[in-house]
Amino acid sequence: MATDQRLTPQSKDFAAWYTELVQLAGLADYSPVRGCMVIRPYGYAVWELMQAALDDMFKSTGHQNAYFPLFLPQSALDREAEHVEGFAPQTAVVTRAGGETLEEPLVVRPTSEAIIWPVVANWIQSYRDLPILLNQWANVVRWELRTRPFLRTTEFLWQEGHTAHATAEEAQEEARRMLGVYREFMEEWMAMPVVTGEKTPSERFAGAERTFSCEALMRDNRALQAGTSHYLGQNFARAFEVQFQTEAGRHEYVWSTSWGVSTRLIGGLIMTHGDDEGLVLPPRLAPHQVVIVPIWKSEEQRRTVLDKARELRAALSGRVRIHVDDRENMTPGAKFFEWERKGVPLRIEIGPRDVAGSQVVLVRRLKGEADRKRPIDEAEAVAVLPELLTGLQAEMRAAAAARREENSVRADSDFEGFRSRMAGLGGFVYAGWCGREACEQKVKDETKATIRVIPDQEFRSQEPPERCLCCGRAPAEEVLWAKAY
RNA sequence: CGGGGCGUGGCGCAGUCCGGUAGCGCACCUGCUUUGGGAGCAGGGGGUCGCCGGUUCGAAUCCGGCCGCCCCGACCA
Repeated sequence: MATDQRLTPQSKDFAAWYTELVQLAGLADYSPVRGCMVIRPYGYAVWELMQAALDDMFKSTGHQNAYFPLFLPQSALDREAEHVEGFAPQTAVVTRAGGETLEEPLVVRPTSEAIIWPVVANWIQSYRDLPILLNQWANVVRWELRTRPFLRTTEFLWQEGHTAHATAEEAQEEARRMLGVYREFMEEWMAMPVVTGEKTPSERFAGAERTFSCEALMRDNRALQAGTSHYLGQNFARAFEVQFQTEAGRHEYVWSTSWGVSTRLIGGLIMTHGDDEGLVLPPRLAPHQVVIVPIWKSEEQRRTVLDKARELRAALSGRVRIHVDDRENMTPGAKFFEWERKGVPLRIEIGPRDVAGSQVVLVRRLKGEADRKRPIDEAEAVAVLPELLTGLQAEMRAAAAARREENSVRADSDFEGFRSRMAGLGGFVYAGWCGREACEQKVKDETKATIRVIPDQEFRSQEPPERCLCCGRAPAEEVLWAKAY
């Protein structure tokens, strides 16, 4: 519905801008349950587009969807020591059901390893049954102290991939492959560039041997962990007795992986591209890529203009997601503002003058071009619209990448410089790290910045850093520091 | 759990200091006029003032207790 409420500018209060935008763009709403949000139809439409794209990618890498229960027996969760320890503080537990106290409490899944592996163990006898490549789309619950729509909620939607392999090498490759899939999705679909790499031991998933991550930089210069992929080694296989017989006839535990992205991606999308007018959606994830706003005065004009609008929609449907906003009793101006707030990439205005001249007025949502609004021949519009959208997608991606680079520093900078940067501007800082947890912790305590990732080769500096940012010793690694969500 | 703020029609708020039976803007409904950047006029509907208790002839307002939400910190995708 139309509203004249203005957004707090990003520069004034980014957090306020974000929460207001989520509401005003109709993406989500608060709910009667603390920490749990309602995803509204427009927000859910974005999620469905994300799901469709990711699901295709999972299928084409050989994965199959399945569904495992919401409840985990407490005893199952308890079987992998680090895993329980990691999740215990965040679990919701059902102790009563059917009017009686349960003999064994049921944990609402914070992630599904503990119910998948005991079951899948029965599906695996020999190496011929491997690899097992599963994915599930599900909701999970992690009790959070502080929540924000999409970024951190008590219940959230995600996909979790779970795979089992006959060798460690193959499992590691799988974890890496899926990280690559995430990266491709984030860059190609979300137009959100990411730095990939490995997490330090302190930031690892509970129970994992190695955790890989995609890290994106938001417009307020804070990092967002957008997706993670874990090499679990044989930890879960041992805990849940997932064994197979090798070609040579021996029994071995499988090597497994898990990987996930969540509705948090929508938060990333908002904070990567949104501006003071509202949401800005990349065409590939826009529920409406083009909205036609008809303009009329008389009843006769209304008919002509609407006919033209529907004709145009018909000419483009199948190639472009296009919507005709034929609501009465709402002025064109109000519609312009509403669709801009909702981030629709392109708008077409059709009035009596346009119909007479066989033209339409084309307006792009993205700022930064002098002729943001221009008349275009009707037939030409039909021809060029799809490629215009492709162009916008590329433009958004390039702009986001440029912004990230402008806010990335590569320097063996001194700790004081780093401290003041993190207190002010923020952004990504590539610097040396000696590899000791004490240094990682000290920097975190003093600056709130954390090691987001040990970047993959392609992101590393040409000149490797010479000293640890914190203690000045010879660095073991170059790492990416930032304040994170 | 610590610090700060706030609970009054769907949303945003005023009224609270100084008690007298609830008001404004937006949204909503009806009608007419409008429509190329957030329409105008007229009429209309909608609120146990977060909850419980106390003081009082009388409480949104004063007192006591409780609950909830938001923001900032410690845990996390």
